[in-house]
Amino acid sequence: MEQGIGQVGGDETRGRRKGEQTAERILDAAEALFAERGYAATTLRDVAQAVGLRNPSLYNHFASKEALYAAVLERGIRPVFETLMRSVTQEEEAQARLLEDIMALLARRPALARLVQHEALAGGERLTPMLREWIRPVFAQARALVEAQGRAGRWRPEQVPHLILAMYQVTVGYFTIAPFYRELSGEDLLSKRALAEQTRFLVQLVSVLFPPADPDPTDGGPAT
Amino acid sequence: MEQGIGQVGGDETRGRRKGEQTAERILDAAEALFAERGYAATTLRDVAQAVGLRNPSLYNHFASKEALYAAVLERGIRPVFETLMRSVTQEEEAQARLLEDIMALLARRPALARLVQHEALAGGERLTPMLREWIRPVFAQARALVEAQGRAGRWRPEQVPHLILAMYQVTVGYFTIAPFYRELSGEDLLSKRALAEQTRFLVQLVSVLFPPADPDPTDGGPAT
Amino acid sequence: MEQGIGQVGGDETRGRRKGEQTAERILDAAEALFAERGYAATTLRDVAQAVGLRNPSLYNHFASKEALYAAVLERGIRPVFETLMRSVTQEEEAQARLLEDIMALLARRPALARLVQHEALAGGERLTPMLREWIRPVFAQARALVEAQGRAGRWRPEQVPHLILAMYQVTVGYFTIAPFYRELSGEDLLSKRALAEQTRFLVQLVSVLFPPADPDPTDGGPAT
Amino acid sequence: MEQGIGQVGGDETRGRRKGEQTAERILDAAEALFAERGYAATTLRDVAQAVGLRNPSLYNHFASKEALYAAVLERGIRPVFETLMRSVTQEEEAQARLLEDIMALLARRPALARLVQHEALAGGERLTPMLREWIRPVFAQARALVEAQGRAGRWRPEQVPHLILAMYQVTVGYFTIAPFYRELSGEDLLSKRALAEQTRFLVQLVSVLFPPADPDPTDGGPAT
DNA sequence: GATGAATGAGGATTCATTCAT
DNA sequence: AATGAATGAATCCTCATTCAT
Repeated sequence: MEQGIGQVGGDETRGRRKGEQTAERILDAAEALFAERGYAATTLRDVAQAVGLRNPSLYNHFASKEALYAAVLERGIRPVFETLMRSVTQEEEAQARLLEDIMALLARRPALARLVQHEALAGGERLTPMLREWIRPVFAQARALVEAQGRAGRWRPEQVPHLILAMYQVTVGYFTIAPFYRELSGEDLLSKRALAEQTRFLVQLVSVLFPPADPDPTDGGPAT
Repeated sequence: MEQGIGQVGGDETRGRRKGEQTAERILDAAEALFAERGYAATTLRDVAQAVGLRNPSLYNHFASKEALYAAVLERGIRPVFETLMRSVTQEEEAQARLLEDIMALLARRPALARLVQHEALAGGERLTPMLREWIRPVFAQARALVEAQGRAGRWRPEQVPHLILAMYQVTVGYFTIAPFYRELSGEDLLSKRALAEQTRFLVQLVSVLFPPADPDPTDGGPAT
Repeated sequence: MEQGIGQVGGDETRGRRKGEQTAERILDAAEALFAERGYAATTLRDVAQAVGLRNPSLYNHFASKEALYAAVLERGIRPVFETLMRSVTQEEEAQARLLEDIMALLARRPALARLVQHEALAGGERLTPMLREWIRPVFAQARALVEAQGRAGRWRPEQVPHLILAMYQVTVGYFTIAPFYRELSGEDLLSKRALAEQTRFLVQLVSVLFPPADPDPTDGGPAT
Repeated sequence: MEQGIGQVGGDETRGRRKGEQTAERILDAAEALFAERGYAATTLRDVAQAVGLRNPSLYNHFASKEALYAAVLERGIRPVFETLMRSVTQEEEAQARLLEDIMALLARRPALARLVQHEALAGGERLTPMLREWIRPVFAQARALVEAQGRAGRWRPEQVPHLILAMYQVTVGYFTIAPFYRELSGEDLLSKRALAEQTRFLVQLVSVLFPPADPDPTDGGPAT
C-alpha cells in the first residue's frame, strides 16, 4: 500500500515479521545465556542487553522468565526430539544414522546440549513428557538387539538402561565439558576437527558395544 | 562464660569441636543444596535453615557464599582427587581398581558427582588446578596403552581424549541424571542394586574398550 | 555481662523490645498511609521512609505488603471489635454506651475509620469474619427493640438492616469525609469540638430513631 | 476506507459516531472499574480489555489515565450535581423529591456512589468545585429549616452540618457497603426490592429528623 | 558462636505512555 | 482509530552481607 512496487510483505506481514524476528533474537540470546549459566544465574537484563533491548521489552514477547525458558527449551529440543522419534518410527536407516544426525544437530548448536544438561541437573521435568514417548520403544529395541545377540553378545538385558544412559552421557556430555576442557588442555572440543573426531568416535563406540552380528571370524575387528 | 570450672574437655576443646561440628554440618547441608540446585539457585538461607541456623551465623564459619562453595567443593573433591592421583602414582593395582574406587566414593556421596557436573557446566575453573596434575600422566598412560595395542587395537592415539572424556561422562553423568531418570522411568539409579550394576557395567565397559591384550580366543567372554 | 548493674532488661529483652518497637512504628506509619491512600496507592517505600528505614528492612518485621496490611487492620480493628462484642454480650450498660465508646475510639485514631472504609470499598473480606460474630446478635437485638415498640414505633422489622447500616455509615463515614469537608468548608471535623458535637449528635440521633418507648416524662433521658 | 461509495451515513458521521461510541464504552468500563477498585488499583489494561481494545488505543480517546478518570467522574457526577442544583434553585417540589431523585439516579448506576466514595476517601478534590456551589445554599436552607422549627425542633443550628453529612453518608454509603454486606449476610442491597426499601427508609428518616411542622400530637406516626 | 535488624544491589514484573505503522 | 513494540519509572521482593548485641 504505502510501499513501493515489488516489495514483499505488506504492513502487517512486515510488522508481524519484525516482531517475530525480535522474538527469535530473544530466543537466541536466551538460549546462549541459559546454556552458559543455567536458569537461575541468567538474568533477564542480560538477555535483554544481548538483544539490544531494555528489560521490560522482553515481556512484549514472552510472559515471564519461566515462559521464555520454556520456549527456549521447546524450540531447541524439538528438532532433537524429532530426530529421536524418526529413529524409532522409521526403520533401519534412521536408526543407523541417529548418532550422526544428533551429532550434526548438536554440533551446529552446541548450546542445546548444555541446555539439556542444565535441565537434567535441575530435574529435567520439562524434558520428561517428550522423552517418555521415545524412551519405551528405544528401550524395547535395544533390549531386542541385546537379546538377539544373546549367547555371544556382550551385554545382559539388565544392562540395557546403563548402555543407553552411557550413550546419552557420552554424546551430550561432550558438549558440557567443552569449555572446561578448553581451559584444562587448551584444545577446543567444538572445533570442526574435534567434532568430526567425536562423531567418528561415537560411531566406532557403538560398533564396539554392539558388534555386527556377523560371526565371521575374519571380521575380527571389534570383537575380543 | 556460662560454664563452670573443672568441666571435662576444657573450653577450647569442646568449643572447637562444636565449632567444627557446626562447620561440618554447614558443609553437609551446602553440599546437598549446591549439588541439587547449583550455586546460583542456592541461597544461604536455605543452607542455614537446613542446619537449623539463622542466615548470618554461617559467616561465623565461612567468609562468604563463594568461600562456602569453595570449601564444599574442596572437601568433596579431595578424596576423589586423591583416588585419581593414586591411580597415577601407584602402579598397577590402583589403576585396575580406579573405577571401582571412584564408584564407591560417588555411590556413598552421590551429591559429589552432581556437584562436579554443576561446576563443569559453570566452567569448572575450580576443578582445573587439581585436574591439571592428574590429566597429563593419565593421558600419557592411556596413549601408551593405546599405542601398545597398536596394530590390532581398537583406537587411534588421537582418540585418547575422547575415550577419557567418555569414561568421565559415563561415570559421573550417571549420577547427574539419576533424579531425572527416576521421574522418567520410576527406577532409582541410586539404589544399591542399580549402583552395583552400574559399577559392573563400567568395569565391563572398560574391558570392552580396552580388551585384554591377550589374543586368546577363549577369552571372548567380556560378557557377564 | 556487658551491662552495668541495676539496668533493667537483659540483652534479649532489650533487643526484642527494640524490634517490637520498630514493628510498632511500622504499623503506625502503615496505618496512616493505608488509611490515607488505600492499599494499592500506598507503597512500601513510603512506609519505610515514614519510619526512617530502607525499604527491605520492612521484611524483617512483616512478610509482605499484604501481611503488613493485614496486621494494620487486625491491630486497628481489634479494639473496635471488642467494644462491639461487649455491647452484645454484656447487657445494658455497654449497649447504652456503645456509640460513645466507638466514637471515643475512632476519635483517638481517626485513621481507623478511614481504614475500615477503604477496606469496605475493597470488598471488606478481611472484616467479614470478625463482624459475622457480631452482626447476628445485634440484628436480633435491634429487631426485638423495633418489635417491642411495635404499634407505636417508627420502624418496621424489615427496616432493621437499613437502620443499622445507617448508623454505621453515619458513625464511620464522618471520618471518611473529614479531609474532604475541610477542603470544602474550612472546618475541621476532627477538632475536639467537632468530634464532641458529632458524638452528641449521634446519641441524639439514636434517641430520635428509637424514642424511649414510654412517653412517660419520668424517662425523659435521651431527649435533647 | 474499506467501504464503498453511496453508503448511508457518510464516513465522517459514522466515524464520529463510532468514535464517540468507543469513548462512551471506555467510560463505561472505566467507571465500573474505578468504582470497584479505586483509581490506583485500576490499570488501563483492565479498562482496555473490558472494552475489547488494546491498552494504547485508549489514548486515542483520552489523554491520560488521569484524564480518563476525570471524564468518568465528570460524566457520572454531572446528573447528580444537576439534581442537587435543581433542589436548590427550583423551589419546593425539587426539594421534596431530592432524595427520591438521587436514589433513582444512584440505583440506576450504583457505580456512581462508589466512585464518589472513592474520590471522597482520596480527598475529593475533584468534587469540591462542584459542591461548593451547592453546599452554601443548602446549608442556608437547612439552617433556616432548623431555626424555623426552633423552639419545638429537634436540632440546634450547630448541628446542621452533622445532619447534612449524615444524610449524605446514609444515602451514598448504602451503595458503598453493598458488596461487603452481601458477603456478610447474603442479601443483595442492590436488588430492586432492597433499593425501594432503602428509598422509603430515607424518606421516612427525613420525616423523622425533620418532622412536619404539624403540631398535631398524632405525629408519632411516620411509622409504617 | 548465634542472631535480630538493617541495607545496598539487584531481579522479575507491572504500568502508563509513546511512536511507528 | 487501533495496535505491536519499546521503555522509563516504579513496585514488591530477595539476597548476600554487615553489625551490634
